[in-house]
Amino acid sequence: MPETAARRGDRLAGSRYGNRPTMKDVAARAGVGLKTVSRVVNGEPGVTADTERRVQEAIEALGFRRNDSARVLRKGRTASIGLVLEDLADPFYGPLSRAVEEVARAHGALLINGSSAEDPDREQELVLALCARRVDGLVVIPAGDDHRYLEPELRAGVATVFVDRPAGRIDADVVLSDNFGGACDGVAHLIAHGHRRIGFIGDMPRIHTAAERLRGYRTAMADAGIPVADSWTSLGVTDPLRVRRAAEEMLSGTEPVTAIFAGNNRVTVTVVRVLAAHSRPVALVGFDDFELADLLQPGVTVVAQDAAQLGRTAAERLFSQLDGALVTPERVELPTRLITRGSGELPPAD
Amino acid sequence: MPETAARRGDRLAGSRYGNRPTMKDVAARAGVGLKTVSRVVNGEPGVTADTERRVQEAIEALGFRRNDSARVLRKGRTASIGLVLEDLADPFYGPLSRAVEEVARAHGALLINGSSAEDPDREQELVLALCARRVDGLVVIPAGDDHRYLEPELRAGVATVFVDRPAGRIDADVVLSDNFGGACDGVAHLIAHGHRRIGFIGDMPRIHTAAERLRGYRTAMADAGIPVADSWTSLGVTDPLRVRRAAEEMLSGTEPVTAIFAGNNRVTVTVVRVLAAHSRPVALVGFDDFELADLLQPGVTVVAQDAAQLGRTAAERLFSQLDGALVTPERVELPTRLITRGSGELPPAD
DNA sequence: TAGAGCCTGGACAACGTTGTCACGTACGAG
DNA sequence: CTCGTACGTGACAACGTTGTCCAGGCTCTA
Repeated sequence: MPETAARRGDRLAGSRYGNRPTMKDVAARAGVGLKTVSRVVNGEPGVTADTERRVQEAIEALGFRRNDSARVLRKGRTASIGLVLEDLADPFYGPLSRAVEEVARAHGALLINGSSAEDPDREQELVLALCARRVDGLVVIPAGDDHRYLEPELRAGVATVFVDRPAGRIDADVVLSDNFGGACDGVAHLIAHGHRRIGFIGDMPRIHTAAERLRGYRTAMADAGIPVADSWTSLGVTDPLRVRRAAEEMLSGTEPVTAIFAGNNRVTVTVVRVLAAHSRPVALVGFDDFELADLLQPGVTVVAQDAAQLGRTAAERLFSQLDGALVTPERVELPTRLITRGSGELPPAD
Repeated sequence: MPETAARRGDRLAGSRYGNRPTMKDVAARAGVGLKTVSRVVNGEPGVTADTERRVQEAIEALGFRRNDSARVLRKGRTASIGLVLEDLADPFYGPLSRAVEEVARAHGALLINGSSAEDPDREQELVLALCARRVDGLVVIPAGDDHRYLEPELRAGVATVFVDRPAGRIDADVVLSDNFGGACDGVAHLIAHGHRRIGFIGDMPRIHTAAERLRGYRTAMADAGIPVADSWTSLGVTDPLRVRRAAEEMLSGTEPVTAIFAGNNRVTVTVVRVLAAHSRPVALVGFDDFELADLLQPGVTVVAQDAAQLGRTAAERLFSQLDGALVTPERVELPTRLITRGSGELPPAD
């Protein structure tokens, strides 16, 4: 005898009060066939009003809820998409995630999301777990730089869009901000206000956005004919303590910087703290906008990118893929916007 | 002939390159039985090294990925939990969600989350969708005040914990902040600094947290023997425009308030903006901490609650339920902390 | 009133996986 | 040499749903 009733009870010992009712149970209670219940649950035609009522009553009485796992198994689509990002607690990703969710909702899909914590292994683990759950599509903010592990998934038809940073070693849709252009603009803005000794504090250059912003900084400096001293750039620095130390170093010594370009919102916030305690006024432009930037003294000038718009665009491309509307992977780049609030317009305090 | 191969092709026309390999395909390629593949995939014992290697090669070659829908159907557990909150873009919920995710991850579970947008219908829709997907457990920040629709789920053994606000009309675990006590402390702090005309701006009292904070405000005022004028409290106000108007009203007239207690972080931020443009100094204490509160002029005194700790506590209770460790629903209340930074210590400018 | 056509409802297979059981082979003990 | 045992392996049913097909009853028309 395969899998006796007793055994089945054992297997479900974890449940508090036994098993959930199935369509079969509903059918028995309503005195109809299994398929009729299915029809009622799915609003399919071909059921008389009276039968439908009886089925509805049985559903109500038993507290029946369709098992979507079985449904997915049968239908092949899960009506859910996955979002892998770096850290949901980061104020940059909250709105992005929410925007993706809204688009998903409009398409009747749920969103499963996971934080990679900037760890490539964890990213892969998450992505593959999502694929095992057969999400219809993936929105990925990559932590790693090699995504060949996704090839079988892409072949199998999992729609995929990368956001904020491009995919590594595979050809896939990607939605980016104009990190290079934005950084150029921000640094050029400082130069236009008379600064020549400008510091840059950013993340590890292996992260695409960080590398692009650094390139923007270097290009703007080169375009203005300003040689960049080694001591002016500080890379791979994100935790507040090290950012603080890096900023303090740039601000001391024989050739102190008169302005700082901060590579992302977390860096900016820490630099603001350092500058607040600093004697001389130092100009500051940050990449990424943040709440209350306008209320600080002085207001913080930033290169703003629209996180929600990034998410929305990516999600919309995802569903276009699922509708079969897109064939060739594309790279979409969204513009950034320089918002002047005071800190970037301070003159050099030489 | 039921469901011909041709039909099957039709059904999958949406996929880009056809179907995914199954264990059967892997078995055929490796020249072993289906169950042997299952054993390898799940790391079960009873497979020789040589067989295992052949299976692994076939898996690699075909890009096989286990279909968790089928697995769930068979095993009854999904290793995923659902989180329903108000708005992921709100800086209060980001860290909370992340904390829940971390606990889930430690238990090998994925997190599916959805935003209710403070709409009870949408909350129910989300919760039921999650139940249909057979999540093992639910963490809910309720928008509605009647959760009897969850009764069948609870009976069926879906672990459930409510956070931030209690469940309505059902008996369930709940993890809260001490909203009443925190508000009391905050208002008492203002009173201790000499204020008597203190305004309160908060959310709709149908939201539990808002009601509790209002109660705290009233209690603190009553304890100090201060009668509260109607014009000092403004409820159901969250969007910046109306908060602004409410604040401006309190600050004008014959009996203007000399201090404001703000009912949540969004209100606080808007009030800060209003006060920045105001001629007279006005004291402010806000409920909820927020980034950069210390850098404003003056720093903003707040009643801080630990969102991450709320999420962590709730998630841990959830997994305790799943382990069968908990039987009786409980109410856990986490303390709040008054953080003085200047704005709450301003004397009344009478 | 008989036949055609429609409408309703049910039987059955299939989705991809895992639990159970049984078979066969190799090996050690008696 | 034979029996028992242990182990590796595979056949098969079952999870709960949906798609297909067929049967039976009804209505409508000639």
